[in-house]
Amino acid sequence: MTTETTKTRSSREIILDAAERLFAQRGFAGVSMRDIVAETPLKNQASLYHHFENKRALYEAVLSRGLEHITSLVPSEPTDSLSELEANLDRLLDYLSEHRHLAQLIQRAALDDGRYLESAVTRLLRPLYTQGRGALTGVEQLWQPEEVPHLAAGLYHLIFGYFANAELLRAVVLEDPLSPSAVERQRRFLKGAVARLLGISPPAGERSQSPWDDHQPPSPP
Amino acid sequence: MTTETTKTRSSREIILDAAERLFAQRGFAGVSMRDIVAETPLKNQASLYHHFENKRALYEAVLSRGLEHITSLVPSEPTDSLSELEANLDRLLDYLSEHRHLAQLIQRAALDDGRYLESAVTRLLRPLYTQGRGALTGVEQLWQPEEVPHLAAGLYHLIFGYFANAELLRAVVLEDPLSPSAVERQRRFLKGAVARLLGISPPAGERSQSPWDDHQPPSPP
Amino acid sequence: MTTETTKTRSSREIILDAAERLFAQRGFAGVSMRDIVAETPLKNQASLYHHFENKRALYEAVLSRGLEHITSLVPSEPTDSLSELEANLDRLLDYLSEHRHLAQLIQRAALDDGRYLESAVTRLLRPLYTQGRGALTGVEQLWQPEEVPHLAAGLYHLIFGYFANAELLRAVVLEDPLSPSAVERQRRFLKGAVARLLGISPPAGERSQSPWDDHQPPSPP
Amino acid sequence: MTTETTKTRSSREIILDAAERLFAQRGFAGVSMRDIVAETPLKNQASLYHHFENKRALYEAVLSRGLEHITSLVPSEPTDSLSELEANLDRLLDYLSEHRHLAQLIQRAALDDGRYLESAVTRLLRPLYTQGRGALTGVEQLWQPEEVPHLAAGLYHLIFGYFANAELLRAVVLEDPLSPSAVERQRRFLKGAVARLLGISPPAGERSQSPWDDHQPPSPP
DNA sequence: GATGAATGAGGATTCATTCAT
DNA sequence: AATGAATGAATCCTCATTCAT
Repeated sequence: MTTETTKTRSSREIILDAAERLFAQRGFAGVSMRDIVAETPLKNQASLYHHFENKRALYEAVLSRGLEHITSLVPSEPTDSLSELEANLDRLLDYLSEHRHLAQLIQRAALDDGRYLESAVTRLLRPLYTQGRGALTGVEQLWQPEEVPHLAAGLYHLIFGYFANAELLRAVVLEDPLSPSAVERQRRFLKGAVARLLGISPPAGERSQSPWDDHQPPSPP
Repeated sequence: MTTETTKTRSSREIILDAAERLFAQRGFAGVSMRDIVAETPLKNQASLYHHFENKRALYEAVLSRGLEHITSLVPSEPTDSLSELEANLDRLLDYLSEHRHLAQLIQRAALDDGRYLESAVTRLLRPLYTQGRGALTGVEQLWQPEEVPHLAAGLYHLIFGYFANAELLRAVVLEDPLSPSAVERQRRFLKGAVARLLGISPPAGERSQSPWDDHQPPSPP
Repeated sequence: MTTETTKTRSSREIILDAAERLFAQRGFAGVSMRDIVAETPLKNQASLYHHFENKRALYEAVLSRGLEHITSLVPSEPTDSLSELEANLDRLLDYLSEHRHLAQLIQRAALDDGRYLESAVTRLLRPLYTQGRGALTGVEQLWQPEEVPHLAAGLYHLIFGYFANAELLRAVVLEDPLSPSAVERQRRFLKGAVARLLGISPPAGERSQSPWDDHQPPSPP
Repeated sequence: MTTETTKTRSSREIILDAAERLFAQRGFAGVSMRDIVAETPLKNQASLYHHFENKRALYEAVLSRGLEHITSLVPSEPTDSLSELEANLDRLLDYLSEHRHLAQLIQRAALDDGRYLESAVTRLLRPLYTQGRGALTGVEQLWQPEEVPHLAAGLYHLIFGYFANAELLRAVVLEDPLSPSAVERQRRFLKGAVARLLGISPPAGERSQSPWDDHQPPSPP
């Protein structure tokens, strides 16, 4: 009789955890059911099929669990105050740096869309997009109305791209982009960039001592 | 000895073409040698091994052929004039919208790095990054020095993300992001965004009649 | 403690019913325990093992239940009067057309004999054969003694083949061989054929208005 | 450069031979691809897939090869002379006793029809039925027209049932039904039975010295 | 009795690769 | 340069069965 909040995760959750990590690292086609079981106390691939009908169902379960939280972090109302915008960004970055492979997982799913996923990613990402669009209502004086979707996509790529491509950045820039200090730098950069793109850029000279510098990143798990 | 401009493509090139398309759409692990042969006049998988030692060698050949041109399009010198910057962007966008799966291919390679690729992407993308960094020499009055790599990465994501995630955008926004008009809008958005991020933003009111509106997109093949 | 006549069938009987149908349709190897559970109110394959030790035991239970009644319908004494012969045939045909998959089940068991079944079918069918032989005592003036076993086998194939191959006949002749009228025709044909083979053939001209035409087929359940 | 008529059978034929034997003995569901390879000089199941697209395609190839010859042995014209009828029966029995598992194979296919086979058996057996019907044109003075299909089916069961159920008969009657002498007895019985059913029965007293007794069975392979 | 979970063995099929022609 | 055939290893998934609850 262990409660769900204890350390005892159900088999289903253990599988989802392992699968999330692997799918994020290698993609749907790059992960075998055997690989997943191997990262699990289970002894046999057959056991997986007790919890998920097939590989794809498992993948989609991983995906929706991962996107669920993300969706709740994206504001659906327009953000006009600088501080509110920054708070939103902070929450998103905290989450993404805590769940390292999530951005990769989403990026892979996006690339695979129409192949394995058809509906899944679309169904899950569309609300996220809708919310994001809602948050951009006030920008029409800066961008033409028909450019706003491009702006939304651009913000998405700015924010998620950093985490999705962390591996690549590490290899190219030769520094760990997920180290606390690197994430903190990215946070500062992102706030500046978003503010500029939304037309609420702070005075340049104050950037380094601005209040968001003292944001406390969550302790890594 | 057929030149590149001849209509007669060599077997090697035909294979590379098919493989590029497939790898971009499904990723390394998602494509089988059989799939590739099937998109080719060749009748047998064995024939592939006449031209490429193995699957991975074929993949890397696809990758380096694709990245070759891209690298030559990225400026290695700092760009301070607005018009020069725009010319650079124009060339890049032209190329990416003409070679639709290239951005996907690169994004997939980036995600797979350290798995199948180890050296390949890194080796190929590092010069691209170095060049990009070089072009950003003048921005230190706008961004802290240690933020410049983040800016470089951000620009990369802004530019490539749109094409890499075209499938996703189509599914979410319900319009073809690769249609000539959409690409033109993205071009305008991108110029504005880049200018803003690099601190050479044009007066907002003039954007719609600014000179880059009359840019002629290349005729599709 | 439910009697056989109660509407409430025990779990064991429900399982046997489902298994009989499935084994008849697909054969022993073509049916999985999962398939059987799926045709049952039970929710889990484990439940099957409460009633039957294993798949084979279940199969044999199905088989002996099915053959039990058949055995009781085959006369063990020689039949010389035409009317008695016809009554025997009528009873057998009634039963076989009421229990549609029984003949298939037996035919499959016969083919599988020596494979999964070794003893089962043999043990169950041998008495049936012995009884049948007994009923053929008088035919030695028509057939050589050593031909009588062939005659017994032939009668068996004539009678059971029609029902065992009903699916095939439907596909080939394009009419339902189990429809009441088709069964009635088969009944007439069979009586004629058996009578001819046993040397008690009725005068040809009278066949259509002979007494067995008014036989009432049992109402379907 | 071996000709097709030499002992060197092609891989495809070797596979077909092994598969025919196994499918006849155990049925489609009871045979695994591994079983088939094991009866073959091939070392790997993968090799099977070079010659047949999948298990079912292999099964259907076995089936059509087997039914091809049979079809050519069934007369399509009405047979009125006794000797012609007997010649037909002789040819059919010779073939069936030479190709022992063929009747089993067909019987199994008939039972499975509508399951794995849908079209296959039907497509292959329908012409056989049509031919058989054609051979029965003259019997309308003995049987009602609507009984003729039943007669056709009955003859089929009489002839094929003996070989299809040889295993069962052996177990029940305790003698090998495929021994030359047993086949000879069955031949005699069958001629008598068919003649009786078609109304061309020979005088009873002469049966044992009638000309068909000196038929020479083919030497077993 | 019933059931959810687990599991070793085996199911069909595909993989990348090799080799003789 | 091309291809048909072959193959060991791996793919996803299903099998019959067991056990704790």
